[in-house]
Amino acid sequence: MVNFAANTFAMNKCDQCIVRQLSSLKALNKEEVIKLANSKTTHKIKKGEAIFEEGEVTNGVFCVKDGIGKLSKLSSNGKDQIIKLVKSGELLGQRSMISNEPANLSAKAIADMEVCFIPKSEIINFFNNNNQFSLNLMQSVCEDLKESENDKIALVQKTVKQRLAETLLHLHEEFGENTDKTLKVQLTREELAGMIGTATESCIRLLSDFNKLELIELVGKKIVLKNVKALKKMAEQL
Amino acid sequence: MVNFAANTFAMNKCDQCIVRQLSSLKALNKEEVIKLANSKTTHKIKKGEAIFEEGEVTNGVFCVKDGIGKLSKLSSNGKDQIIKLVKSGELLGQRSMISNEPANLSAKAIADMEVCFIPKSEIINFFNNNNQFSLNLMQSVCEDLKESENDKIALVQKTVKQRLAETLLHLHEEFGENTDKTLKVQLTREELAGMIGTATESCIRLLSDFNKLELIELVGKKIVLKNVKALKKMAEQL
DNA sequence: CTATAAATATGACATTTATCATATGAAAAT
DNA sequence: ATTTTCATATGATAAATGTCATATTTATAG
Repeated sequence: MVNFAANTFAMNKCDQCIVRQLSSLKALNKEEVIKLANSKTTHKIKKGEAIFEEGEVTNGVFCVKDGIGKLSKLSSNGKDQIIKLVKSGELLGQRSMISNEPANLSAKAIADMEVCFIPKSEIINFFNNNNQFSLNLMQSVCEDLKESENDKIALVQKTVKQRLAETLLHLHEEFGENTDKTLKVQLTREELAGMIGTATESCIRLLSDFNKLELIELVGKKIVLKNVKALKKMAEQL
Repeated sequence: MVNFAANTFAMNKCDQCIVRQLSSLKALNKEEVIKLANSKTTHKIKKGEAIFEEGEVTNGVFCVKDGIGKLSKLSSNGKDQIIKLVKSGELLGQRSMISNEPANLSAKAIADMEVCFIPKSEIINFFNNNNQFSLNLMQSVCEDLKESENDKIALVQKTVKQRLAETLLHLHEEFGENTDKTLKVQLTREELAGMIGTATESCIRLLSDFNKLELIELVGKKIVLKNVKALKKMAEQL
């Protein structure tokens, strides 16, 4: 009885979690969710702190319950190249877990985060016994791959200006805006530069230009998109 | 008896195939290899011809038995950005098959190719019934993802000169050289430019520079790496 | 074999972007 | 409150790269 109650409680906890609703984990059945709830651990990560660093062996995946994180890699010249931003509902560290390799990227919090850690053994177990789960997981990696390939093309074929416009639109679409219309993800100019792959000064300069052209408005360090249509046009053509 | 003989023959054909030895297909058991051999179709693709074009629904995967292919995407400005080269032993079209999406990239032969087509139904069947196969497939997509992410970083953080040096080394390492020491993959300058993401003229100019510096030698349209050490140095630092 | 087209090569120049210097404003530390 | 530090901002300049023009060579078609 005590066990039953505990399990029910645990199950509900994971069952209602946003990650369970949005990620590959949606394929898990009740029994599996209970196992999950019993094996997971929850962690709070403060803004700026790392969930894991590149080169670390993670031995499991992280579910993002709340907050925003960045996946990035440090280059030889000391710059931090952001590969991807993650928000609540997403899984982290799947790739290196499956490849049996240390993390290729670092994961750090951009806004305070709450994440759950699921040990590798659980995931492998689900993977082997639940075809829908393995298919979902596979599809999510495939989605990442497609996005990465498209990013690669954009990096090569678009100018810094176009990439900045594109990235601002993307941030707006994916993370939304605050009540004062400013973008919800608050990146420093340096981080934004790291995302589009340019020098911090170039990024700042272009933001100034966009501001003068009234495409965006700079409210202190925050950014408001004022003319989405024109930004889209800028992101597309020259 | 007739059936048995036919199956044995078919199994052997796929069983000894290089793709079977190198790709996710190595996890298949005898019975599965027989099924595979009976459902696959073999195709010859001439240099320059397409295996599939971006936007097409492929409904299966292609095994590269022989030859070299390129995965590329046409950009709005008409340039063909090469994402990846494939050689014998590799699978093609896994991503779009699993994502249930039309191909994101085009696959074309750079050297005459021989490929086998395996229908989606077979692959899904293997995926659902053979855990090792699904894990292998997953790992191969993960490997592609890691490579793509690293490429992304290189594109942003390295100069065109560095990327050219890196790409030449990579082509040498992955595809080897002919008896006259020239690189085995023979790309046009335009294709090479497409790989490193630069203008054709810039690529030609840098090849000339490398030639003058005796890092490489240009034998007509072919390329010989003369100073691998110096090329490596160039690819790394500035 | 010649004519035509395509790929390679190179110069001249324009544009984009990075780098360095320096200023200003905002946040953090003492 | 003041100093120190850090992010943002902007100008001046250099370096990298793209674009256009135009040979030259090589491949292809007739």
